[in-house]
Amino acid sequence: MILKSQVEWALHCCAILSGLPEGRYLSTKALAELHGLPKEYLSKALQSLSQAGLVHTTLGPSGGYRLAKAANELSFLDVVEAVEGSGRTFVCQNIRANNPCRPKGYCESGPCAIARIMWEADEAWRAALRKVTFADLGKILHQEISPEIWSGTFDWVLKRAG
Amino acid sequence: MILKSQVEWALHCCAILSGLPEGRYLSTKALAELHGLPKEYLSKALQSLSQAGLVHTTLGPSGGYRLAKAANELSFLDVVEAVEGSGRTFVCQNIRANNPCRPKGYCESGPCAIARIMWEADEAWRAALRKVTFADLGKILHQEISPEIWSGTFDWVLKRAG
DNA sequence: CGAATTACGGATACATAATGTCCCTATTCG
DNA sequence: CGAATAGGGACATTATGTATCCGTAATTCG
Repeated sequence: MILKSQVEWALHCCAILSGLPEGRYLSTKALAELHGLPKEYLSKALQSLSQAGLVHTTLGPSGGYRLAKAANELSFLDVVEAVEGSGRTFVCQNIRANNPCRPKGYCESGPCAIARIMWEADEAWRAALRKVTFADLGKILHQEISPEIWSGTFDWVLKRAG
Repeated sequence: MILKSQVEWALHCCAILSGLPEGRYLSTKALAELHGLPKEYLSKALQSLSQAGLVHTTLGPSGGYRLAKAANELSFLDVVEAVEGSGRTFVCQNIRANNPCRPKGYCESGPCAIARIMWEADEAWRAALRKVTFADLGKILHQEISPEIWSGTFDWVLKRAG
């Protein structure tokens, strides 16, 4: 059970977008170049973000993406679910119903206990991702990235931001 | 990102095995029949449990599986990891290293902040599964399964347990 | 002892999903 | 108008999950 690499890409892209000045946009091409990713395929991940309403887009030259809301209101969970979907990691196929000891037509009282426990773990995972925003990430990155790379990347991005 | 159905199977099988009297064994055939699963394929899941040391096996007629430790010492996480592996759900491909603004040969100070956050969520998921044992599950099931099905299944299993 | 039954592991086939590429369209900027 | 962009559909490739089959060694029972 491994998350798609598009999730990683989307997170890194949002990290960059969260540092973009108000009203500026950054293109797929620039984001792909910055991360060494295939432009066409990265585009699919960005489209997922767009469809989820997490980013705003413009067309034409100088077009691209920006966050649709403030960085402190965009959580990791938002991005992960936009790309990966919001389904559960555990799907209950209700195999208890195959128990030959059951009376025919027996009706379940509710979801399987095993599934409920697995879903609680899923929810713990979601809760952990929900509480971290891209404002939080920005602070962490600002602390641990060397100042030259930080400002160098910032300039690189600004030069390409429409 | 969805867990293998083998995880569900293994959990249900351990639930049954945890109700087995001391020293008795239950075969793949019986477990498959009880859950309506393909015997040959379920066998792979049970082998994973065996390799992880979670169950004990015997060969020959009247052979099969039993738990290798007490139900209150076997956690959901044990079973999930035995089948699904203990790797993280988020794999960091370190795409930050592709940043063209970096000096050549630049050496990372540590794992990517994004990866660390994702791994913390993974750990929250694991922690939730680690704290639930099959003794806990047994109590829950005993409360919510109708007495006829409970004892009917118990008899069915005992009749086939070697 | 011999036959039946079992766990175990390897080989193989198939379906589904992830990954990646290509091309066309509508829109927007200069 | 021409260039650059997001968006989306079609397709190829690869990896993974699902499932089946068969051979081997060990064990039980008659």
